[in-house]
Amino acid sequence: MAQVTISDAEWQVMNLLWEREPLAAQDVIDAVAEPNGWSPSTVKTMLHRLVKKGVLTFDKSGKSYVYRSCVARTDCVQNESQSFLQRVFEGEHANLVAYFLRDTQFNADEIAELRRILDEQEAQ
Amino acid sequence: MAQVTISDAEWQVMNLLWEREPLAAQDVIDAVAEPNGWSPSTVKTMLHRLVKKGVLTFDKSGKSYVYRSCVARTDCVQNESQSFLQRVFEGEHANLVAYFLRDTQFNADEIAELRRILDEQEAQ
DNA sequence: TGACATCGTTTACGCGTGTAATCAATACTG
DNA sequence: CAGTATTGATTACACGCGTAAACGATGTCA
Repeated sequence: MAQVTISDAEWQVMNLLWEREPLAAQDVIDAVAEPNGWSPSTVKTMLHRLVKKGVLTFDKSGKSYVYRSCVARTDCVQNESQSFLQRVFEGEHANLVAYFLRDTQFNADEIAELRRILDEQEAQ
Repeated sequence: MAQVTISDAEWQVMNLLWEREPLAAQDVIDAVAEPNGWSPSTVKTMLHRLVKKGVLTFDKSGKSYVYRSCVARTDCVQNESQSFLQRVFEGEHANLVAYFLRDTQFNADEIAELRRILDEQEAQ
C-alpha cells in the first residue's frame, strides 16, 4: 500500500518478475540486460533499489538471492494508470478508452471480448 | 516531431494551454498555481522550461508574454500513451482497454459511443 | 587452506524535475 | 525624471533515475 513509484526502467524488471517469479538476479540479468542494452551492474542496481523501495524481497539461496515481488502488480498498474489518466486525459476515462480503441486494429476475438465487457458495464 | 519529454507537472500547464491558448503567464499562474499549491515562481520556471524544450513559444505583448503551444497535443498524447502502453501493459492494447473499461462506470452515452467505435473497428 | 570466481553492496556522476527565491529589465506613476 | 511595481531570467538545491564501475564478502576448486 506504500504508493511507491516504479520508474520506467524498473517496470521492465518488475514485469518480468511478476510473470516469472521467483528469479535469481542472474536470471533477471539474462532476461532484461541484453534487450535493453544494460550492463549487468545496471540490473543489479535496479534490483537493489526495488528492494529498498519495498517492492521486492529476496530469499538467500546459497550464494545468490532469489527475488520475489511483494506488491501486487494490480496495485502498481492501478497507480500508474490513474496517474496517466489524470496527466494525459485529465481524468476522462471515456476519452482515454476512445483514444486507444481507435489507436489499434483489434482482431475479432478482442473485439468480442471488449463488447462483452461493455455489456457487463451496461448490466450494472 | 522533436519527441520531447513533458514532465508530470508540465502536463498541467500544457493541458491548460492546449485548451485555452494563447495565454499570458499571469493567466497560467492564476489557473494552475492555486489548485496545485505552486508558487508563481514555480509556474514561471515551468513555462521557461517548456519554451526551452520547444513545446511553447511566446509573443511579446507589451510588458508581458503571451504563450502558445507549438507542438500538437495529439503528438504528445501519442508519445505518452505509447510509453504507458509499453511500460505497464507491455504493448498489449487489448489488455489496456479491457483494464480501463472495467475500471469505471460509464454512462449510457459513453457506452454507446464506445460501441460505435468498436463497430467501426470491425468494419475495417 | 589459499587463490579465484561469483554475487551482492557501495559509490559515482550527470541529468531532469519539483520547487522556489532572487536578480534584472522594463514599464508605469507621481 | 525617479521610484516603484511588474514580469521575465537566472540561480539554487535536493532528490530520483539511468547507467555503471569498484569494492567487499563469500563460496568453490585445486
